[in-house]
Amino acid sequence: MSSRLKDVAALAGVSTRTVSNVVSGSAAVAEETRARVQAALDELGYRPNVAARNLRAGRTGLIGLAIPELHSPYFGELAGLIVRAAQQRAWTVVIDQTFGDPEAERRLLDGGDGRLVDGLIISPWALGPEEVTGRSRNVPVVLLGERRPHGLADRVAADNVLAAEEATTHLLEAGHRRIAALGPQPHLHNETARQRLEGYREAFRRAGLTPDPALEQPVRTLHREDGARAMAALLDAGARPDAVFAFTDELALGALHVAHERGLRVPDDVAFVGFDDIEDGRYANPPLTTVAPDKQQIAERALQCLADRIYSPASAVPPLDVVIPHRLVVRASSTRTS
Amino acid sequence: MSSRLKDVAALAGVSTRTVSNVVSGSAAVAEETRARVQAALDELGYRPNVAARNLRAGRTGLIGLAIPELHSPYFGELAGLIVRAAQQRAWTVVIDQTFGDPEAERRLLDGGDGRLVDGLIISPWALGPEEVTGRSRNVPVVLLGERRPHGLADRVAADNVLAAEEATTHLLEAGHRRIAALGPQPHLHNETARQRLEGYREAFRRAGLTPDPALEQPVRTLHREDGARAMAALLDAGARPDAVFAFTDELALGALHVAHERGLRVPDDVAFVGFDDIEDGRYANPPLTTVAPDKQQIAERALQCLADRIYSPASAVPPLDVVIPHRLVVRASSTRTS
DNA sequence: CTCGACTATTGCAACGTCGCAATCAACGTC
DNA sequence: GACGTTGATTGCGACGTTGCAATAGTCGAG
Repeated sequence: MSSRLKDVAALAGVSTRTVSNVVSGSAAVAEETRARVQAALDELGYRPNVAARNLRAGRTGLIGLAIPELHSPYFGELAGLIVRAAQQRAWTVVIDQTFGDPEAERRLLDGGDGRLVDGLIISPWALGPEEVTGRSRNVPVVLLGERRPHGLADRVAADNVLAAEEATTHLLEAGHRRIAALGPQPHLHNETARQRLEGYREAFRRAGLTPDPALEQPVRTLHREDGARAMAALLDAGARPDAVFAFTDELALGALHVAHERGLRVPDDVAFVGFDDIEDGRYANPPLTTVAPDKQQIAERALQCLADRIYSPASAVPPLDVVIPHRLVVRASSTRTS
Repeated sequence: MSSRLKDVAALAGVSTRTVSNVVSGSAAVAEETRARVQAALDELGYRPNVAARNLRAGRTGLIGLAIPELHSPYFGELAGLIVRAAQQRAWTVVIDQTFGDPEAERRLLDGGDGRLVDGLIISPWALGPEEVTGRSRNVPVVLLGERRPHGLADRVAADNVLAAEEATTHLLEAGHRRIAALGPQPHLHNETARQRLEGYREAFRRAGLTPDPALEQPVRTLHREDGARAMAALLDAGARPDAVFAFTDELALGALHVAHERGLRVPDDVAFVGFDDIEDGRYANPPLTTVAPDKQQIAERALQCLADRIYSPASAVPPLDVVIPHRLVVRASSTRTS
């Protein structure tokens, strides 16, 4: 079915070792021999057997990407960038979805399938920092979006507190005072949501104001559906927000949808700011103001960390804490038209 | 660093073969021995080496998923479903993005990395059917969205012609006559777009009408951006559509955006129908009418095909042509509010 | 008490590749 | 013409696992 070095060697009348040399180009091979071997390679359509190579080399050339879910736009976009960046480093990406299941996250951090991957990029949701970093691991790990600089693994994330503060300040400066914070997840160990809430409160504090706790609206998931639910709950409770800072664009879009349904004008009755800068937000009606973390850089820096850990000898280098730049992209959902 | 069967065997005082038996559960092992071995396994935190297993078994447990891009919602959602369905079959998915590059598609079909994957699911864009099927391959291949029942590989797709016809008929029945067809890609071998155009024309034919060729608006890519561009081009050219059938939801959302910008009321001035039923469409303002292929079934059937090819002995079974059901989901973008 | 049948365990070999060290041939130099 | 040097090629072994066949040990039936 498929040809091995042995078959090519037999056809070319040389040893397997010589064929291997031709394939890898590692040792000197006479021009005449090389040509003969190459012809045999082509004729048999030889492809090196990855499993055998991996066994020999102790590396697989695969890296794992563990994210909560692929279908949400933010993770979809991020995964796309990571796969592309990995390709440039001759790595192949295997994707795992954890769906925020703590068991799944644990399993992957513990080494999962046993040296299937040379490294792991994981965006933890359900596991608290202590548990994430407490696990001993066989492969280098890079954490996406985890909070505190801790002792055991590289971390790549935006400054969520600062970014959330900027987003909220933007709304405060536009004169909004009853700004809803849509997205806390007190039931999960979701550090990201916690930080964004912190930034929201910090913005009020700096402005010498105090946010109304009734305007903090928790959500179960980060999907549009829950954004819509949360917005409806806010309005039904008579909270009367004049602006909404949603912790993700998806939540914002769900909430925006409800605002439309209820006949509220955006941004005149309610202004909206989201977080993530997903493609949909750009084409929403009106386009969504959002905090844009540099996803391209997240992908590149995460892979850089992994490469350093995999290829450099001792792990003498202490874990890195890479802060990714972000910027506030102001669009029509938060700037009064009149 | 990492323990092997040999280490466990030494610790438990048995042969490597017995440890292997305990791990795989394939042969009978005395209870007392099993317990001792299990203790050793736990103590050393043994993980089987995948590369060695693969080499021995001739299988990798990996399947490849080759799609144009991960960041577009349709492929993101589909990839998520495929990854999840694969997980249930104990397969791991490696993802490749082709970005519609014919070279990349050729490389993958040719066997790519050499037996890295046990099977390949590919959604071809740039390659015409003849080239896709003409390539001899080492691994089973399932094509997503390719057109004609052909000789060489399984195929899983919706009936695009019929679906497009239904979508168009829906608009015709609502009284629209100047229905734009937004999405032909004459410059690519994109069979999908071709079929949807065919369905569009067929609907008119059945209604005894003739569509205005000026309302067929080609696009370069299938992203929102090009949907917006195409809509602007239509309006600027004075084509005056009273409805738009966009070949994908992304195109529809881009076009919808432009309609809003130009002050057109949706659906009263222009109605919209898309294709794919991506999550965004559900929360667009107004929500987008769309053709919903059963993505869950696409994922499952594709994996089923692959499983059959991989596990069944001879490939005596002729290539399957699996048609996936779809339904028209009518939302506010195509139903007059007054 | 012996023999056969069965269970538990083991050693050997091989999957395909590549690092290492050894071999072999060719050529120039003294 | 013998010798050292360089370059080309090769055989051996090991990476960690598991199928196969063989061995050692156990028990019940006749």
